[in-house]
Amino acid sequence: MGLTKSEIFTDEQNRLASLFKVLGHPARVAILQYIIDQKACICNDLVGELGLAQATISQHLKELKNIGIIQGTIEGKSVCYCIDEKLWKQIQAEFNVFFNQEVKVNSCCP
Amino acid sequence: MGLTKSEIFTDEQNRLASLFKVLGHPARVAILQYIIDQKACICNDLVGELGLAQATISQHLKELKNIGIIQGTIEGKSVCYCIDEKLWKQIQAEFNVFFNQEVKVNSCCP
DNA sequence: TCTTTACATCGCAATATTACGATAATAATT
DNA sequence: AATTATTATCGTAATATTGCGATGTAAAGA
Repeated sequence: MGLTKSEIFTDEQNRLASLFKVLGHPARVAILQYIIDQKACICNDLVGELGLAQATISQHLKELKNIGIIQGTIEGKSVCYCIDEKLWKQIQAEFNVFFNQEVKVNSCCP
Repeated sequence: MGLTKSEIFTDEQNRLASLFKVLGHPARVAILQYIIDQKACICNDLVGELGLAQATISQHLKELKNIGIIQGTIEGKSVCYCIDEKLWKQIQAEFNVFFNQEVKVNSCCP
């Protein structure tokens, strides 16, 4: 136990959940917000802005990079992170496919 | 450690992350999908449909109820669960406020 | 070359999550 | 009243996540 039983769900369900999951941490929401506000940033900016250690920020950045919502470009000794607009919109679209389903409610629910 | 440092983030960031987090599990995505398809369901339906134990389903239902996206109505010896349309739309709206921010990209990112 | 800066990764401790069996509570059925 | 059906909750084991110090790497600057 403690292990999510991914095998019993569809690829779509697992995919959607994994996207939601990455966004399900306030530090990662804050990082995205900061990158949007500043257009771009480096890891150290975030260490100063949020109150988390460099190793922690780096780990969160990695998870965001994994789903493609941000990208990092090496610039000398630092790495410039910014939003991947295409993925940003695609992920929003995936969420909206889910949320735009027509919800009909049974009589049992007032 | 292992403890999210909520104090250092804004209420909005914590709120948004907590919503994402609840949807960040395939069982909960599957449960919502099933309720939408069937209009309503009882806990036992889900136990049969997904391959998870009754206690596990009940726990997931509780988390979904906590954010208000579903509601449960007692009907004799069972509980009828269905989507709370209002909350469903409100949560989608909250996500879209986040995603509809204008994303501008710096020159460092190709 | 030596130092500094920026970052990623490793290893670990603390905490959280997931899943389930067992049990309790409540309502319907016999 | 006894049984059955449905659900919630408790306790617990297995695993995952979060956060950080320490360490390694690579580029820039002295």
